[in-house]
Amino acid sequence: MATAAAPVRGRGEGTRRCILDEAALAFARTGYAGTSLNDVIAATGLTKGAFYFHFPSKEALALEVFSSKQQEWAAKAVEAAGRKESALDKLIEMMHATCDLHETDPAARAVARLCWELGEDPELAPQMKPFLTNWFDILEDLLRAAQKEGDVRKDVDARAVAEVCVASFIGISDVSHLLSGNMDLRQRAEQLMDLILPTIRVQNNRRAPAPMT
Amino acid sequence: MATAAAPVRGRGEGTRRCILDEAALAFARTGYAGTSLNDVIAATGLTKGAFYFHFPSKEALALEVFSSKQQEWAAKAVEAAGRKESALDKLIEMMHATCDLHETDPAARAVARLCWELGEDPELAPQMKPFLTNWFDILEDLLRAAQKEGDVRKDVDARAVAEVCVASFIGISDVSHLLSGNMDLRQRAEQLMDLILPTIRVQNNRRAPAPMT
DNA sequence: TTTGACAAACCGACCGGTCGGTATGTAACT
DNA sequence: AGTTACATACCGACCGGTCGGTTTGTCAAA
Repeated sequence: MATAAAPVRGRGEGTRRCILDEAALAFARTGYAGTSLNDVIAATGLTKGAFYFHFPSKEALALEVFSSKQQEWAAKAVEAAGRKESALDKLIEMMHATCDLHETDPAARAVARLCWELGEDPELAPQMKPFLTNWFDILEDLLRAAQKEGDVRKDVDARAVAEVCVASFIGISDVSHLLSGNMDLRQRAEQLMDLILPTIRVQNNRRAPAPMT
Repeated sequence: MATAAAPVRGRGEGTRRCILDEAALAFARTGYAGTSLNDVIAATGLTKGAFYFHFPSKEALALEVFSSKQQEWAAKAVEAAGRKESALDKLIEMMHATCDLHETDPAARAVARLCWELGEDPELAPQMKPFLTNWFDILEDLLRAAQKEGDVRKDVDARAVAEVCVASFIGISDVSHLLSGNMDLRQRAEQLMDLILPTIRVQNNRRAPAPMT
């Protein structure tokens, strides 16, 4: 399926991206069910015929918005990680980059919204779950590396911490969006880290808290 | 609002609740925009005329589902808190009760979904935000009390911790729903607490902390 | 005890509009 | 000439919502 990655050096590739961008914005704002194709099409200034030339269905459009925005997000995170040396710093920098992304690009929210909404469909769920599990894996690897580097306590469950961090950040992002339009996302994210980091970090002066699991 | 507090005599009160229950389930499953009134009505076995006798619009229905489920949730939490003595234990118990609620009642998810979806509407947002801020207030009060009781360190920002806890739990609940249908909600919630509690708890207790059930 | 008036509760056909999707036409580039 | 990249016109299904009418329960007057 999926016309994705069509190598055709079509000249309509710009149009395609335009549709994708407008759709991402619309999905981010009103969700999948709440977004009408007509609105998306009108926003692009095109017509229905043009749309259905590039995408076979609304669902396919959503799926491609989802994966392309997801990639965009991951790319930004990886790039941010490259700016730091230690694994723990990489993790924190990735979180900051994600905050930047969500503050900058209102369409970034489309990923999460589509994930929840399409994930309700048993047939689409398998395609949504990797969005979470990939982040789990990335953070888990980073945490394990940080353990080897001596920044994170050896007795913490890297997988569990990774999953909690990802899930918590998503919740914080939702809350921040509703209450302030993502204005205070960074602050909330740092408050989260302030609560979690002391528990997992090896600290010279502070007492070691109870081990988990 | 209007017909809300109808006099007890109405024999159609059962019907009303039936509609409310089915609607809550539908909204929880497919969201506001994704739920058609026809589906809700069909699920109740009634007809459109009956529905519009009890509710003036789809929006009004959603609003009432939202507030009634929210109250239900809060009631369960307060009741759970009553089972414990210390403020910190109350907080933890409330979280457990919330986990129970979400594992037991698939319609509980309607609160959060409607909150995000209706909160997008600037006119409805003011009615959605209290769902979050009320929880913030409750946890903040509990944390301040726990500080006075000597269970929580005096130098933690009660408000910030309260907000992070609420937001994180919501995220965890979403993740758990997608990945396991809320099967692992308790576990994830406890992993979250295991990460946060050590940071805020006073550590002079020689006793093993963590009296989690 | 019956009856008749009235309202609460419910039915289901129907409305205009919008939905996602399709069929066909056509101008431009290769 | 043939493919690409659109526009135009149109479809049936379904949306939220309305409306005239029917049933059912309540209660007071006869």
